[in-house]
Amino acid sequence: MGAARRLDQTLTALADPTRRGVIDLLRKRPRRAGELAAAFEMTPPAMSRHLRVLRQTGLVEEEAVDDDARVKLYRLRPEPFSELRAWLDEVEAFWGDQLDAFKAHAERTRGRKGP
Amino acid sequence: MGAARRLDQTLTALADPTRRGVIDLLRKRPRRAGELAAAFEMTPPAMSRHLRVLRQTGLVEEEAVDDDARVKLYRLRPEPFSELRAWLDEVEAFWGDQLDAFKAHAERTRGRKGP
DNA sequence: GCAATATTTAACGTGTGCGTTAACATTTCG
DNA sequence: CGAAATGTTAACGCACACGTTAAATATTGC
Repeated sequence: MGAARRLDQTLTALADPTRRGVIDLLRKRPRRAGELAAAFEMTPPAMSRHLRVLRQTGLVEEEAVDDDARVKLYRLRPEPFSELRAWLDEVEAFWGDQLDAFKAHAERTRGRKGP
Repeated sequence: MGAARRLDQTLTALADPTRRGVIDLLRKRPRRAGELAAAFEMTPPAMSRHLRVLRQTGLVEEEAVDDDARVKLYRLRPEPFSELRAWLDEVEAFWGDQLDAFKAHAERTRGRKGP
C-alpha cells in the first residue's frame, strides 16, 4: 500500500510537462533553482514549488555548494524511476501471460477491421 | 514533438489511481465498462470518462462482443507502455553516462542500484 | 411496440494544481 | 552595516479534473 502511494506520487510528479522537462535537463548535469526557472521562462516561486514536489517524491535531491551557501544544486535520484520501471514490468508481463488470448483475438479480427 | 505530447497524455492518464487500478484489473483479463465501474464503487458515467481518457491515450481499446452489441470489452494496448519505457530508458541512461559522479554520490547515500 | 439493459453525453458542483505578485529568510560582499 | 543576490513561503486567481445526477442513444427480449 505504501508502495502504491509512492508510485502515485511519482506519476503525478511526472505528469507535469515542466517537471518532466526539469528531469530531462537534470539528466545532463545538476542545475541551480534559478537556472531551471529561467530555462522554462517561469518565476522562481513557481519553479520552487515544482522542485518541492520533485523533492518530496524523491525524484531529485539537493546538494549544497561549498563556496556559496545560498545556492543549492539539484540532481536526479534513481529510486522512483526504478519503482516505476518495476510497475511497468508487471503490466507488460500481461503480454507474456495472455499471449494466447492475444493471438486468438488477432485471429478473430483478421480481415474484419482491415481496409 | 508529437511523441512528447503522447507521453504527456500517457503519464496524465496513469497518474490517476482509478485509471491505474483499471489497468491492473485489465492485466488479468478484458472487462466490461459496468464491471469496472462496480469494481471501484463508482457510477457508470465516471468510469466511462476514465475509459475515454484511457482510450484516447491508446492505453486501452474496446472490442465488440458478438452476442450482445450493447456490451464492449476493454483490453490493454501495449504501445503507450512501450513509449513510457523508452523515455524511462533515456532517463536512466543518466546513471550510465554519469556513472563516476553517481558512484561518488552513491558512496555518500548508500545507493542500491545493482550493476 | 415497449420496458429493461448497457453505455455514453450533458450539465453542474467542488476541490485542487499551477502560475503570478508580495513578503520573508539567509548569505555574500562593498 | 547595508544593499544586492538566491531561494522559499504566503496569499490570491483561474482553469481544469473528477465525481454526481439527469437525459440521451442503442440494443435486447417479451
